[in-house]
Amino acid sequence: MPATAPLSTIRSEVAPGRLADVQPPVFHAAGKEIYAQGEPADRLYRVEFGAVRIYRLLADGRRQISAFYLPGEVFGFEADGSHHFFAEAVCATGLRSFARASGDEAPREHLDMALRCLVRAQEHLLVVGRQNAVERIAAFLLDMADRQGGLEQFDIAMSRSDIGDYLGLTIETVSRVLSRLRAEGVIRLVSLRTVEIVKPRALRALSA
Amino acid sequence: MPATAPLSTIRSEVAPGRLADVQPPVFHAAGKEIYAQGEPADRLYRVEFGAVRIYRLLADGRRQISAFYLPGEVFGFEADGSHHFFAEAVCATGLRSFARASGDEAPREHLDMALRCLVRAQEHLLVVGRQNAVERIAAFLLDMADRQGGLEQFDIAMSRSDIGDYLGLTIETVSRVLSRLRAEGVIRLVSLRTVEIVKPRALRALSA
DNA sequence: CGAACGCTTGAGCAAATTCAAGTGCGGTGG
DNA sequence: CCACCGCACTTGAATTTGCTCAAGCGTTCG
Repeated sequence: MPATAPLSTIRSEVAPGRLADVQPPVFHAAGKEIYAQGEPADRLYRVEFGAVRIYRLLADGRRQISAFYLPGEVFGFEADGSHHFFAEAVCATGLRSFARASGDEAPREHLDMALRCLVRAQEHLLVVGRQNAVERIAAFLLDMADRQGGLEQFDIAMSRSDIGDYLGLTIETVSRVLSRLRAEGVIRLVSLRTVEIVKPRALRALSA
Repeated sequence: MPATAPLSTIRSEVAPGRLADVQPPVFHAAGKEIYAQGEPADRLYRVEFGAVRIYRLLADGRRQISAFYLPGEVFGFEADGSHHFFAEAVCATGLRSFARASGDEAPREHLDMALRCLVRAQEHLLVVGRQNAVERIAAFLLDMADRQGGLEQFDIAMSRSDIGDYLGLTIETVSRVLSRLRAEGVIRLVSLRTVEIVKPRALRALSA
């Protein structure tokens, strides 16, 4: 019976290759909206530096971040020509946008990127739907480390609140779990937003 | 500020139109595997009748169903040429398969279906990550009703266990919430697997 | 220097899970 | 045709996990 494949196998990085109508990079300050739910969706965005959050809100303000996008990754996929989600810069972020395919045929590259997003979203569903707080945080840390080159020490651009809204937890629970992992010597918090994975093996064991 | 758009706006139905290499329908008995995680993915499937569940397992057996597919809907999208999930027939099910696009260009239709799947998955993430048990069940019932033609009375092909694994709840919680909705006169359980929405308005109010 | 903000920590609480009986329906066989 | 069996579902009680509320800390910035 199946083990969960590492998220690393589905990186959504892409070479900007044969994508049409590429624009020069645009800078977005931390917290700035990139697009809003309901707006027409006609472009894709490639992260040059920084980070982006894609999210949705409930009427009472609850927020679910469905994905973060890091340098090299492409986002902006939406169905029916309009955005179903919000996109914001998590921190100072540079984006390069390019035209979505239109017409009867789409470049295979677009489809592949969309499919990788889909796999990622569905795998995240497993984390949020069936894993406890420690498992969620462990999976998050491993994913972030992996997507930033697999180094043991790395920065996380996002706040505890962003992490909570991504994992379906409160900021207090995020904080408590990080403290506990630190107390157990699994990770080291070099600074608030810099993590060192001291015991990758232990973390991996916790993540499932 | 944004309200959550109804799931109905992103049906993934499709006319089999210009899709290549369409095969005659294949029958799958309840519980039968359609494909497994790790298998090569080269075909798409259109549900003719019945229902399909797409899921993933954790090592200890916890299961997350990421989607159900109902008649008229298409599934089988996977990245990198292999399946990252399992697909099983929920009940007696007829499927028609056809070839995935290959080569440099993909039919727009494929991209659109994949994108609608993506939006659906991300919206489901909001339900699982940020809504309580009552809200999840209400959203599920409304979604099922909507996808079966919007009638007030409809069958659900799936067991309580399937529903729980889809919504990130235990079967006991699913059962309790359904009982409570029945006690409040919001729904009527015509039989175990047949639901009548008596107060659609109330149910909609509960779903967010 | 003080205010603001993001984060941490603690205590009590509530929602959902776990564990444990029951109930009822559908199917099988006497 | 009815009785029985099995399985899915329901219901209850106790427990646990994560949330809420509240206070305190530390860094940054005006």
